[in-house]
Amino acid sequence: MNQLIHQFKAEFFKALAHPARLAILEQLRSGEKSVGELQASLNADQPTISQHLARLRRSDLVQARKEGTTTYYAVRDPAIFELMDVAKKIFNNQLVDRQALLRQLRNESRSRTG
Amino acid sequence: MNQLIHQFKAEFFKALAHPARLAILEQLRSGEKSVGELQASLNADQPTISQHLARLRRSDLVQARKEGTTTYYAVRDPAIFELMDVAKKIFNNQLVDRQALLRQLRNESRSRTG
DNA sequence: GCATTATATACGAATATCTGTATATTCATA
DNA sequence: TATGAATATACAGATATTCGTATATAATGC
Repeated sequence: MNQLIHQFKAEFFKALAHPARLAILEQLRSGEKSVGELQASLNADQPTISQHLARLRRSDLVQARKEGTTTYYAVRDPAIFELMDVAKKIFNNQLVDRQALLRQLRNESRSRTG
Repeated sequence: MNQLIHQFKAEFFKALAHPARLAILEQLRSGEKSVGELQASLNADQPTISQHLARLRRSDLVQARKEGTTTYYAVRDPAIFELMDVAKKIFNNQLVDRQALLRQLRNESRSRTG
C-alpha cells in the first residue's frame, strides 16, 4: 500500500491518541453534546476541551452544529464506535493474556520451590 | 469511563499513529516477517525498522520469535487487522462524503451562474 | 451599545516523538 | 576466538504535541 495513504491513516490514529479525546468520543456515544456538557463530564477547563475538539474536527471525526451561542458536537461516522469497540476487544485480550502469563509464572515458581 | 483506561488506550493508538508502523502491520497481514524482509519491502534503513518494531512491541501489538540470528515478527492479536479494516471503512466513508460535497458545490455554482 | 455567556483561537514553555548516525549485542561459523 | 551477518539500542538535533494562560469572537438579553 501507498506511503501517502499510510500518512493519512496515521493522522487519523493520532487524532485518537489522547486520553481526553477518547473520553470525548466516549461521551458522544449517547448522542451529541455541547462543549459545556463535555467540559462538565470530563472536568477539564474550557480551552482544553475546545482544542481537543478542534483536533477531532481536523480529522473529520466529529461535526459541529451551532445553536445560538452553544455548539453541539457529534461523531461524524458511527463506525468510529465500532473502531473503539474493536480496540476494547484487543485490550481485553491483552489483559487475559497477561493474567494467563501471571498464573503460569506463579505455577512454575510453585513447582520449582514446592 | 476511567481516566487511566483512556490513558492506556491512547498509548495503544499512539503505537498505530505512524505511517511506517502502519506499513509494518500491513506487511504482517500475510504472516510473520523477519526484520530484513520488512526492511526490504518498506525500504527504510534497519535501525528505523527496529525502532518502530520496538514501539509496536511496547504496546504488545507484535511478538518476536528468534531463530538463530534473525528475528521474526508477527501480530499478537489478529483483531488488529479487524481494527485496521474498520479504520479503512471510516476512511472510505470520508472520501465519499467529500466527493458528494464537491459534486454538490459544483451543481450549486452551475445553477447560480448558468 | 454594553455586559454576559459560550466557545474558539493564539501563543509560549514544557514535553514527547522522530530521524539519522553511531555503536552494541547476539549468534553462527571458520 | 576472530569474523561477519542480523538485529537492537543509545543518543542528539529537529520537529511535533501538549498544557496553561491570555485573548478573541459571536450571540443574547438588557
